[in-house]
Amino acid sequence: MAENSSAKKLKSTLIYLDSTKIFKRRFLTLYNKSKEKGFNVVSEFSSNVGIIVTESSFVDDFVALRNIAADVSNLDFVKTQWLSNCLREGRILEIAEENRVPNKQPPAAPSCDPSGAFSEYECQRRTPLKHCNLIFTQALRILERDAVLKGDEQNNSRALAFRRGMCTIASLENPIKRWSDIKGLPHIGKHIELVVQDILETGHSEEAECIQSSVWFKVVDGVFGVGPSTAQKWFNAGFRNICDVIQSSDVQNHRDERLLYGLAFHADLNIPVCKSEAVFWEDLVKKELAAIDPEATVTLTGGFSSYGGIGTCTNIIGHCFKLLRTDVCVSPGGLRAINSNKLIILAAEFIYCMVISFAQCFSDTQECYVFINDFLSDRCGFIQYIGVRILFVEHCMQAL
DNA sequence: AGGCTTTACG
DNA sequence: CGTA
DNA sequence: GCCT
Repeated sequence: MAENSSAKKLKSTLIYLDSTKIFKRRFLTLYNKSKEKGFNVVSEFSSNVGIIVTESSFVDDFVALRNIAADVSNLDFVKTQWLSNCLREGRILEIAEENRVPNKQPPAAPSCDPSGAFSEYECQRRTPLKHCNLIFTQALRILERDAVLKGDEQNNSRALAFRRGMCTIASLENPIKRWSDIKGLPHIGKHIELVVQDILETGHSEEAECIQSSVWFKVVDGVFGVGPSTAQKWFNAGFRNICDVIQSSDVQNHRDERLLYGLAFHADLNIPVCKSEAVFWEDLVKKELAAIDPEATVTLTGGFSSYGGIGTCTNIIGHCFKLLRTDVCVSPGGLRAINSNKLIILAAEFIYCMVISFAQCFSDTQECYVFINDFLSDRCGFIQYIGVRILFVEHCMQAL
């Protein structure tokens, strides 16, 4: 009974749909459909409003953004999700806790010690993408990569040690000025001392440069699809550069799809992605998904969203109607091409959930190739082939 | 001397 | 085997 | 390679 009366009360409450932080088209859809259903919805805020539907993540944000002076503490702040649900059900639903918008951003987790001290737990250290000791970590990265590609257990563990050492250095708040700055810190040992001292004295690491200029490293490093095994094979075959590999008739090189792409796009793949490029893809995906489903949301994830830096890959997660979920990962390369519309629409029309894992732009041909993983799975682990994939692999093949 | 992320996927 |  |  109590539920009934509260439902009734809810039904008569004036609903304000906040138009900030929401796509125009989505707003209009929500608003118009709500009107059609006879919901008590308005697009202007007033003191009569009882429920506020907003895309703001926190009530605080909403208040700050709209510069609202009125006391807002008695109003129900709910996510647009709630209104969507109501529309789908054709009636005003009870407001579940999960529909509510939190009041304010929770205080930052007591994560890293601001003093920069090392805690017992390494997960409590800061782990910035951009830090002030790149000169050291970049050198160590080469030693690490070299060890990885060597491949045996010993070297694998060595690589791990280098990795850990790099993490320690990356967590520092100040540039290393002298050896004593890091002496004794976790995972900083003799070999890393050698490298760091070398850089401190000469400005570069002899060992790193030696590795980097070695024929072996130049051939196998930075090729998508090449790991320890392939690296060894190529080394034994005596390749001296990527062109040798590409021109070789070794069938092995032309079997593994990844290697195929890695060779074909070698140059482009080694250009870092910048923020504007990531945003370009984000916008593209937004546009495409909005055309399918105005309710769709698109989120740029990873380093770009948090640090605004550069990276190797752009990951975008899109949520559509029903179970549709779209992960898009865009690889490095130019960003002038706009040919992927069909792809995204095509895929999205056929399936509920997809993973687009890889895309490539060619700045010179003004064309864009997008690779879709050849599996789809929703949260239940349902697996099914996408017809679209073949299409695009063929598309890609023609380009090779 | 002995150990070193984890895991799903093609 | 290689990627993420 | 670095830690225990």
